[in-house]
Amino acid sequence: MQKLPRVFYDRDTTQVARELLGKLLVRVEHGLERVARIVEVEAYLGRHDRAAHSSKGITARNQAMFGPPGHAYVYQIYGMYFCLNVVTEREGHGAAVLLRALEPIKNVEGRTQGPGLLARALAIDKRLNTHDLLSDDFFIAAPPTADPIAIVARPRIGVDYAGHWAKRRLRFYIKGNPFVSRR
DNA sequence: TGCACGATGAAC
DNA sequence: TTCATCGTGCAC
Repeated sequence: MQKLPRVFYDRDTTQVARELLGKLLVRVEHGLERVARIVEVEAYLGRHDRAAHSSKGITARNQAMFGPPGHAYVYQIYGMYFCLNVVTEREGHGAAVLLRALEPIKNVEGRTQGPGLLARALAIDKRLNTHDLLSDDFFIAAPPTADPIAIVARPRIGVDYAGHWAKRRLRFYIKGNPFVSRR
C-alpha cells in the first residue's frame, strides 16, 4: 500500500479534500491493522474561512491546524466525540480537511458514518493530535486499484454561524456511497 | 474564576 | 426537538 507523500497535503485544501475521497485510512493499534475508505470530507480553508477553527487565530486547541501539512488535527466536541482532520497547505496557513465518513474495509467494527463515529470506530482520540500521517501506525494510502468515482459537493454540516461561508460547497462525498453520513 | 457553547449522535 | 457531557475560549 502506497502512503500518500507529504507533497500531497501541501496543496490547495479543496483539491486535497476531493482527492482524499477513495483513499484508505490505516490505523494500527496493538498490532491490529484497521483499514477504511474515505467517502466523505469537508474542507476548512484557513484563517479567512469563518467556519474554520483557525479563523480565531492560534489557540491551545487548534495549534495543530497551523502546523506542517500531513499531520493530524484531532479535537474533542460536545464532551464526548473526537473529530479527525488532516492538515493541509504550508505550515502556518491554518487549513485542514475534516474526515466525515468512512467505508469499513478491514478490522473496523461499529458505525463510521459521521466524524464522531468514525473516530470512535478507529480508536482515534486526542492522543493522536499532531500525529504525523506518514507514520507507520497512522497514515493514508492510495488503494492498489481505484475505480473512477463521482463527487458530490454540498454545504458543510453544522456551520450555520459562519455567515456566507456556511453556503460554500466545501463538503464532498462519493456519489451513491451508502456510508455517507447524511443524505 | 465562571460560564455559554460546540465541524455530534441518538432518542423521543 | 431535546439531551448527554466537558474542554475551550472569552467575558467578568
